[in-house]
Amino acid sequence: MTFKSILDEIENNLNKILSDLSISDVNFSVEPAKPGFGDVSSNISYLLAKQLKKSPKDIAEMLSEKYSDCANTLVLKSEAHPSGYLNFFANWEKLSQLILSESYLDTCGDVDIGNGSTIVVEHTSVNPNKALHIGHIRNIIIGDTVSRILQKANYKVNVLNYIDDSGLQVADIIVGFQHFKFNEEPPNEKKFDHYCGDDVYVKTTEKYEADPSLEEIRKNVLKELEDGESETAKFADKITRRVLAGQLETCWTLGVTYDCLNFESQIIRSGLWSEIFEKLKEMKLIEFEDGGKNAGCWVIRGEDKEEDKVIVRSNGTATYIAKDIPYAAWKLGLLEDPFSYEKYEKEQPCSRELWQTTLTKSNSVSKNFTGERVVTVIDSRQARLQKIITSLMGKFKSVPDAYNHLGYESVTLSSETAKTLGLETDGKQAQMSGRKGLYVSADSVYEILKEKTKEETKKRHPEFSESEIQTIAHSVSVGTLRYEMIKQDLDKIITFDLTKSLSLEGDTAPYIQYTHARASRILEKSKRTPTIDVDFALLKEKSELDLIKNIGLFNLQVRDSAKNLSPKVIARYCHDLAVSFNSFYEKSKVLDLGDDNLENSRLCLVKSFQTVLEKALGLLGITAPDRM
RNA sequence: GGGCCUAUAGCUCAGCAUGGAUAGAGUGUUGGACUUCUAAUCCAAUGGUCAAGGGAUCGAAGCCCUUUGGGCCCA
Repeated sequence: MTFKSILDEIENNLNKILSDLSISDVNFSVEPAKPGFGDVSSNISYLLAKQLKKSPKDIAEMLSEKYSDCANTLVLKSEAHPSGYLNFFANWEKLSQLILSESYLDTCGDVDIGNGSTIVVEHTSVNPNKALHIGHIRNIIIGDTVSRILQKANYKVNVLNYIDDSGLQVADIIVGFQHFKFNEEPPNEKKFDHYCGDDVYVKTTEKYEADPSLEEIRKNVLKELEDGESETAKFADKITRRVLAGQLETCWTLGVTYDCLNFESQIIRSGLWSEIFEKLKEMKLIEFEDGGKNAGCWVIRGEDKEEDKVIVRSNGTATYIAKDIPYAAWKLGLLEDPFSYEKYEKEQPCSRELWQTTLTKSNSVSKNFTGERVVTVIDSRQARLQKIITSLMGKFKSVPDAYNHLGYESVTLSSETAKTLGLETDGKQAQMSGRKGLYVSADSVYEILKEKTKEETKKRHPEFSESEIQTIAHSVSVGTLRYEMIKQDLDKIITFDLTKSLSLEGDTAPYIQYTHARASRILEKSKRTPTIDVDFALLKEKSELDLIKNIGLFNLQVRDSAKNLSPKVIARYCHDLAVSFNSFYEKSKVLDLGDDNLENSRLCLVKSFQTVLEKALGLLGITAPDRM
């Protein structure tokens, strides 16, 4: 147990006092105190004021007096603040020992929310017709970070990437290759995904605008794609898999890995739709429209004032939401699995096995990538659609909140960055557009960041080897990019500015990583192995206790983050931890103090910090360098 | 026409779920700290009608209602 121990102790004692007073059902808070108000605070007196007909201040004083009679191990004393708050001061010698010894364990920060159950996290899901851009990166990093956090919260996580290989966007590049005779090999060894997105896709869509009659060709290609046996579909399969390979390379560079790739084309051919269609009719979740503007269609009734949603058009074709329904049900394990699985042709980093769906049975095995719960990471522009899916799934599965849409706002380009791409916006931010070629690719941002961090590292450490600089630059650039994508709330638009994104100071990943390097350096120079067999009473400076407190909050932050599917919580925690370490670093020297006991105690603290920060950063997919 | 999100310091954002003390960071500007365990750092100063109005409450940045600005989705 960690800082939570003292919170629990106080809560138990307060409950005991309440029951002695024959008071029950008071939902009071017990939480880490704001600076200057002790270590733990409770609002209990405010909540009792009405019932006891006394002022919060009087109640706090009364409770504080009673509290001194309680059995205490971690609390030194309580104090009634004139405002009415009840504040507690910790017995730091004992609490430090508890927190620091816990932090040395592998299980540090673990919480049990998932109870070992399986959960599906689906993210990325980018059309395989282009390279990933900075907007996709937000999705990918949110998804990857949430997966890591859920795993820490004792879920068994299955990470899926849905490959939409049969939509309009894919049809467009196929038209480019087949009709406009784009070369299948990119010029100048350009990465294939970039070639398809920058050249084939953009130029093909430009031609649609010039010649609307091309719509017909596009429609035909789309139709041929749905028939798996057609030459067009086979060609498209070859092309999209090559684009996908390029996209995955980018993801892997950023430390993102998956368990399974699900191909839309196979979902369409699997027959899952007709199965779910029958079920929907049986359960009367969809209705056949006899008249009105949707005559002849199958629709889902809109709730309240919302419009009805057409599922099957009057000509018998399914709308695109019709693909999402069986897939969502499949993810929840509600349908018999029509897929077999084979290994993806390339190895993922970190030796995580990557599988892919297949409809051919030879050389394949059966697997289970479904979950009792599902988190689908898609930007909030699709909230309406996702709401329908969520509500439908709620009717299929009795578990509440089984299907979760994790939405987030989009990434736009600052007017300056848009300008460098040739778009004048009058100082306004600009929506990215793959179609118009208006985007900043993930690979280019990574490369630019890497060049910059290489330069910075060389400047500081001219003696480092090239490979060491490479490693550090990689770690810092990935960290920077990942941190920028999750440090703010999901419902805030990120305005991406290429110049500002290169900042490595202030509230950034390098700031946090730097504290880890500082800690590592102290440990290295000490030439000793820190132990937890030290005198904790020697750690009594404010900066030391603040640091210990923050270390002890790790599992509470993981719990908060996992419960709310909020990756930002861990990002902020890492930052807070780093700030308190820097403050400690400034005020308390560790080495060459001429006092072995004090040195050992502080080394123990430094080691504890280093371990916990590395774990916390790990949840963000950010590595912690020993030098930078 | 209907729906979703958003508004807090010059700028970018925490805090809001679960109301309570002195509304916090970063950045910017100004000044200070490297013969010291790494200055990608630290310290200080500066900076707020918490969009506006109303309501419930002993108490609102937070809850309820209305209005306005910005973004997005559906039709």
